[in-house]
Order: sequence, then structure tokens, then C-alpha cells
Amino acid sequence: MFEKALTPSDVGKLNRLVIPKQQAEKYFPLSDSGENKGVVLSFEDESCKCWRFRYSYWNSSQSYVLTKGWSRYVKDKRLLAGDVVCFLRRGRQSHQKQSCNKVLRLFGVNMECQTPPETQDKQEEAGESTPQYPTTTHHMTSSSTYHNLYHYHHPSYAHHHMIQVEYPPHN
Amino acid sequence: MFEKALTPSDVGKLNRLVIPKQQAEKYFPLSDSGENKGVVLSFEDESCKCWRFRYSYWNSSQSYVLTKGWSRYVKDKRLLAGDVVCFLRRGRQSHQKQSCNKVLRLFGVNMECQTPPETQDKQEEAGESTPQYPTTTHHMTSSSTYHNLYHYHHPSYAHHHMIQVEYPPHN
DNA sequence: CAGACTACCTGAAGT
DNA sequence: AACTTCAGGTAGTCT
Repeated sequence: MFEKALTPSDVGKLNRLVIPKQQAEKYFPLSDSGENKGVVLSFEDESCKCWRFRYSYWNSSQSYVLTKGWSRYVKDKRLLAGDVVCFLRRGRQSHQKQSCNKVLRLFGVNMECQTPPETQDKQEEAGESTPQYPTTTHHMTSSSTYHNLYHYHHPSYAHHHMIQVEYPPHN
Repeated sequence: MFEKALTPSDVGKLNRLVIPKQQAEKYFPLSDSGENKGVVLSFEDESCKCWRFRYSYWNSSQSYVLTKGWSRYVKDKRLLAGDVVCFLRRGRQSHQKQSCNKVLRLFGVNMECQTPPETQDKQEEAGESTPQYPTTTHHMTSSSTYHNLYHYHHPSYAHHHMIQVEYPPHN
């Protein structure tokens, strides 16, 4: 889907992550109805720990942000500016199509990968039918559409963490 | 009414003007009802350009401030610390009483003035019935009570600008 | 009460 | 040049 290199603000005292508008509107659309106050997105990290982040739109700055809960995640994962957060689409129904041909071991997590992450964004933009981002070997247990979110300290993979977000949210 | 010599903070990155409490409560009272979030005051400068500043009370610092919009005015007018902002009451009904006996030409604006600005504050404080501040010769076109606000680089008049504020606000 | 959170705001930069 | 975006802020409330 997309990725973002974390800014100092994203990991600092502002306790929020700005999601670039274009990506936010494409992948995490908020309906105009009752979602003016945002929604809670449920994530799950590599250890199956649940993380819930509030996702909303700030009219004043015309920005989409993850707010409540984000700072706890930054602290727990020791995220630093320069780390990159990658959001990846992964629907249950398209899970099979995403089977990869390489396995990368990161932080004790086996990850399958079809192509190197550096080249994935352009390829992904070129066509949804051939997902290339790394994906965990964890099995999805819900029928919802899922996304993967992970981050790394650019350009190495030293600080990769895997997290999965359910979208659209269902609670 | 009153004047304030601008501090570095008033023209700096804080993007706000602190209005001395005594003056604020006397001339720009905020009702306790729906005005906890402040009001927008509409000003008009010597070229009839409209300036809208948010005026509110900051509980944390127990201060009355002009916030939103103020920084644009500072930048546009190139205000500097040391410049003095003068707030003058000028009601439509009291306009005639304010007829002055001197005309000062400042930045292309004819200003009438009864006494030198340096001595006006004390005199004004002594009695509302003999307003002495300079006032433009522009005609008021609203039935609302108006105030004048202008600033100058103390102690000369090199940076005078005239601006008029409607108070109480009606929109 | 300190830190988290909400909802604002702005300047700089890009388009 | 006007407009949009967003990184870095603020005040005030909540927990």
C-alpha cells in the first residue's frame, strides 16, 4: 500500500502519526457520516499483541492522524525518527495470492517476501494483483480485510516490527 | 482606551498579542456564557482591509489574548517589538463628540487629533467625555460600536497604522 | 499532578 | 501566485 518514514514529530511529544493525505484517503477512507470524530483501528503486532489507535481527520491542518494509543506503541517498540512505517493491504480473500517465495527472519518472525522492499512501492503501485511486500506467516483468524503495518529504520531492516490492522474496522 | 507597547513575544513566534487584563476586562469583556472559546473581532485597517482576530481568555496564563489572525497582521504591517498598539473606543453615537482640532497625515490617512498621543492615555483615563485619540476621517458605515486600534514604533510615529474594531462583535 | 489526548493553528515547502 | 499539504506547534481537558 504505502509507507512513511517517521518524522521526529511522529515519534516525539505530539503523540500522533500523520498519515499522508493521498494514502489515507485511498486506503483508510473515513465516511462523512458519524466518523467525523474518527474511528478506532485495531492492530496486531508480531506477538499477536493488540494495539488500538484512534484514526481521525484534523480539520484545522487538513491531516489524517493516528492519535490515541500511538505514543504507547512508539514507546513500546522504541521507534525512532527515520524508521519507516509500511502499511500493506492484506485481505483474507487475497491472502493466497500473496504467498511469497522468500522468507526473511526479522525479530524472531518468519516473513515471506517476493521482492526486496526497496522496489516494492513502485511495483505495488503498478498493479494490485501482484503484492510484493513482506508478510508474516501468521494465519489470519478473522474474516475482515486486513492490512499489515510495520516499520524499519531506513535503510536497514534493523528495526522492523510487524503489525496488522483490520480495515474497515468492525467495532 | 488603552495602548500596549509590543513585546518581542507579541510580534514573535507565539502568534498572539496579550491584552493587559485590566484593559481587556474593561473594554473587551467576555461574557461567561458561550464565549469560553472566545470571539472573533473584526478590524479594518486604513485601506479598509478587514482583519479578523480571535480574542479569548487563556485560563492557563490568566491572560486575554488575540490569537488567530494576529500573526498575519504582524507580518503584513511589519510590526516590531517597541511598536505600540493603541486601542481606542469609538462608538457611532459618540463619534461627533470625538471631533478633533488637529489633522495628522499618516501613511496617506488624514487623522484628527486633539492632543499629542503621548499624553492621551492619562487624559482618556480621566474621563470618557473628552476623547482625545486620533481618529480617521473615514466615515463609519455601521451602527455598531467601534474602536480604533493602531500602532506606532515608539516614540516616533514612523509606523502608525490605523485599524478599526467593531465591539461587541455581531458575527 | 504529569502525561496523554483533542482540537485547534501556522509557516514552509511543494505544486 | 494561489492553493494544498504537513511538520511542528499551542491551549485546555481528561485520566
